[in-house]
Amino acid sequence: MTEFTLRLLNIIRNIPYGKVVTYGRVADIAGNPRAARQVVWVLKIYSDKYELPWYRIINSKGRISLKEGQGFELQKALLEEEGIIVEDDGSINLRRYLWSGVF
DNA sequence: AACCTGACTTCGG
DNA sequence: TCCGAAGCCAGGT
Repeated sequence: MTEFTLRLLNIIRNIPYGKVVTYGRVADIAGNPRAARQVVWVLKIYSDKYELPWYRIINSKGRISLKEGQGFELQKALLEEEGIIVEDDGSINLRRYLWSGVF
């Protein structure tokens, strides 16, 4: 895999418990703010293999992107287990839970 | 090399 | 606030 993809993996692995971050932000930290779709690809391919905290990543609107019946419920539950308040429509208060990317 | 895919993002209307 | 279009990435075929 590419250097960039490797950076994405490391960043994803470091998202703190109880925090969320957007796809675009992850890509941004890795060096390319326009590679949000690559983040999605990485999650699809490596979530299981590397036990990535995939559920801590949401879209730029501050909402869960997965659709009902296709992971939405699971992601919502996992986030709530970490103390994050998730509205019924999947929206999350970014001002409160967004991870800046700074360790 | 062309074309497709995916849990995206931004911009306009 | 809700679409639709266009732009973008790397990998797989």
